[in-house]
Amino acid sequence: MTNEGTREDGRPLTGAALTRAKVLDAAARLIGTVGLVRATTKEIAREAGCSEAALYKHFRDKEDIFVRVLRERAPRLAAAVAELPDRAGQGSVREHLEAVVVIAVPFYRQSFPMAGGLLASPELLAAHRRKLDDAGPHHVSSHLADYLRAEQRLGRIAADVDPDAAAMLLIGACFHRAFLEVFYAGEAPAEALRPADPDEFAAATVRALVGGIEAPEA
Amino acid sequence: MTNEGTREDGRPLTGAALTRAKVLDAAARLIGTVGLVRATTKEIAREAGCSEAALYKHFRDKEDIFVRVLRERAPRLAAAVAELPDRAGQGSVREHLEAVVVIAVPFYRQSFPMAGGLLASPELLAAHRRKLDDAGPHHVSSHLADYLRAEQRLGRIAADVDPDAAAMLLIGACFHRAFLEVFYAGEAPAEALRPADPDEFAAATVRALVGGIEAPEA
DNA sequence: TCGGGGTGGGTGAGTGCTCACTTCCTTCTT
DNA sequence: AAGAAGGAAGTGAGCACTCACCCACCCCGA
Repeated sequence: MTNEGTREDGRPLTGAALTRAKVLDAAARLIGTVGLVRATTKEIAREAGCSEAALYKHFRDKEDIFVRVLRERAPRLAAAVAELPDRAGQGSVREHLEAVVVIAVPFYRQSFPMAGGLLASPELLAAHRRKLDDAGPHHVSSHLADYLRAEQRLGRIAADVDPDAAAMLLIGACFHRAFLEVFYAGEAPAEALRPADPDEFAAATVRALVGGIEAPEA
Repeated sequence: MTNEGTREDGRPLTGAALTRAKVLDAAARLIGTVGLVRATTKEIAREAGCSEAALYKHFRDKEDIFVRVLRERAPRLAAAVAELPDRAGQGSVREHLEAVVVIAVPFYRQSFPMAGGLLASPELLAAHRRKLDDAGPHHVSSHLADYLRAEQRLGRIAADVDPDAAAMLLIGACFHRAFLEVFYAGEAPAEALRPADPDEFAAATVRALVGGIEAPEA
């Protein structure tokens, strides 16, 4: 996740780019540990090893820092799901859905502390929403629904299912699972996160979605 | 939701009990409109028609106010779901599940702004978690899983489904739906909340869960 | 080869503001 | 009369953000 000090190609960052990266890493780290409300400009500067004033050489304001963290440090869930429709017909449906779960849960887990801050403040929320353009949170389930529709055309899933509803079930489960993981932050009662293993959770969730719960006709 | 000015039995509140109720109603209203971060002591007092100082005659601190709001003003989702296992075998499974969706979505919608504030601050979260005892958020899906297990014993749902996973799918969908409603706060693109009608959403979601998505064997 | 001005990245020390909460006094109610 | 309920006017702390200034480095004419 952190790429402090090195570029994608491995060359070390220098000067401005380096401190910019340090600030983003520091902010991301603080949000994950002490939370958004304690991620103050003073703390970010301390963690990044620079002065508060330096933050403002690289970012317009504090909100700008958080927006960049979200955009440049978050796993690209929406992009990953958007690619799925092209893969319809290849591999197995279960496989693809499990892959979605495995990516989605950590993504939401990381996003919750920041999104939480937005939910507590409608004006911040509205400002952020405008900048999101076509990356809004509903695109995850709607891209997944597109994928399900594609598989449906290929006859690999039942013709009478509602792709939107099915997508909502799966994404919702990931979303809620991530919430529980954040909420119980390592102090979860054993029964709260079942199964505990991420891969098993993915498998069990997809199995339940695929199979449905209806009793077989007698 | 608001019970400003009257008791459950209809007798008017007076004196201390009245202002106490006014404060709770004011806080709940503000959280829903301007959000948690703008729900300051000053604003709560203004909205309640009293002074800031008066707040502290009735509540230990600001957090105490929010805890009371959560406890005394929120729909009792956990309680409603906990009663479900006793109804196993009566009515139809679909009916019960749709009822859960219809209660759960508004409950989560109302809780998000407050929960959001908690997610942004691990220490507040930990404090709140301790006070929750046996009302933690995972109890909703685990009670629902208990209900599904009961129906399973009665043969009204398939024997091979994982009740925990199925419960997580349904509750997760409600949770995510509520999040989207809060996130888009009336400015949702049409495709974000589909179907728009709550009852149709409940029906579609339950149908998808019950039926599964597997293609019938050729 | 040198000097010097421009520039980008950096800082220490504030600024004004808002917040939760308190003090102290007055006014009701019984 | 006395205690509970309420209010005006603070208080100190913490916040995002700014200001005036510094210094290392680079380019460039002489």
